[in-house]
Amino acid sequence: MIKKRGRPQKYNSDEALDKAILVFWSKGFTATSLDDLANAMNMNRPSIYNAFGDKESVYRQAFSRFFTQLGSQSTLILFDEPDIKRAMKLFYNTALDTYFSGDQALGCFVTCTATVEAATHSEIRKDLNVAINSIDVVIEKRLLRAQQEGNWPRDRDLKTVAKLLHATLQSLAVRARSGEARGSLDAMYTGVVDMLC
Amino acid sequence: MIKKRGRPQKYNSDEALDKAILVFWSKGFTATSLDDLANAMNMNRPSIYNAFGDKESVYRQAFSRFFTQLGSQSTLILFDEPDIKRAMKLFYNTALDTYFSGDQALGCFVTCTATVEAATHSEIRKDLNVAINSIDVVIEKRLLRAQQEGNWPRDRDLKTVAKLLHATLQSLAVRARSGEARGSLDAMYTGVVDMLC
DNA sequence: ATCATTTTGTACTCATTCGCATAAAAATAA
DNA sequence: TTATTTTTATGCGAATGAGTACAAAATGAT
Repeated sequence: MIKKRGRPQKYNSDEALDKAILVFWSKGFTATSLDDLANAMNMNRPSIYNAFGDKESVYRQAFSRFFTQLGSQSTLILFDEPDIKRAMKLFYNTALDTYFSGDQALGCFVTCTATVEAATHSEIRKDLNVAINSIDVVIEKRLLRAQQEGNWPRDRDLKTVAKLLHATLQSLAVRARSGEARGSLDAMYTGVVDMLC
Repeated sequence: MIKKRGRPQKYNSDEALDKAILVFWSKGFTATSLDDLANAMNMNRPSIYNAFGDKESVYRQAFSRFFTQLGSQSTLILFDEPDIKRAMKLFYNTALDTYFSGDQALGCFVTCTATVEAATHSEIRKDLNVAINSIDVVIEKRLLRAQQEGNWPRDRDLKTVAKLLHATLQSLAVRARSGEARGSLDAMYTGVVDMLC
């Protein structure tokens, strides 16, 4: 890789985006100003525009990065563990680790910050819709595998269970941000998995 | 009732609050300006302050009014219908009627607009937490009644099912706002109720 | 050493924001 | 009619918002 010609970049793109995630995650899209972002990302506003485009574009890239990171991590866990009950519990536990990762529980970036904007920002609405569908699909695939491996009660409709398991994840996201204690949420997903899987 | 002395109020408090609900519901708390509210409520800013306090106070009153209206309506429906399966389906259908009531589906005011703000506005976080708990309780009570009336499979943990049914409601709220079609959501709650109740 | 290139950083514009101060308007009471 | 009360309506002020223009800085190429 050849070195670029001009003045070197002060920032690292991925690190800067990670910082942007933190700000948007806490304040939401609208309440986050470009000054907030510039401070957190250690960039000035023109550099942000140059690197990531306007505010909505920064947000959507933050969204995408968050979703890819948590999503790939969760999918791995889901498919690594052969027992379906244990896999689902690990899946929720990993998500909750993220939802409770900071000083304050912020829940899920996607569910808790994109949903408001969905009504007025059509691109964000599409991103949200795609994200939701992809989680439906991942869970369904995992249940299908369990079924094929004989690790599944055959009288239970797979698609409906997948929706329920996804709904549980969404509920955990909202409840975490609403101030509900981690222990309460651990109890919730444990009960759900024991009943449904 | 004695007539008040000074210049008569131009607005009706409840009607004005209903208009405020519509604006907050669509744009969310932060993106809604006092000018937006003033236009929608047909009041000027000083009158809004006089009647409802600052922006956060207007929002919380709108939140409370929305929740009371949809909540009391839903509770009635839930307890009027004796069959638990039919009651739950009517419950979801009523909620979806509200979620899809405007030109564009906005989902649930509470779930879709309060959740973001919960991280930075502690009063809104408390309001959200109280609302969530109260829905847990209502559903649980309805299931308890079904159980007492012998309309419930005794081997199914009541509290967990209540959480699942609530999670389904929250999921419908988010999915509606994300652009998912009404028919898809009708199918979702139908499958859920048939499986769980 | 000078030029070309790229990024940084300051400063600017224009619009919008919230909250309030103050005057005008519309009603009742005397 | 005049005074009192209550609300409406206009407009101000200080702050903050997004986005951009332009100069300074820092590098590689010649």
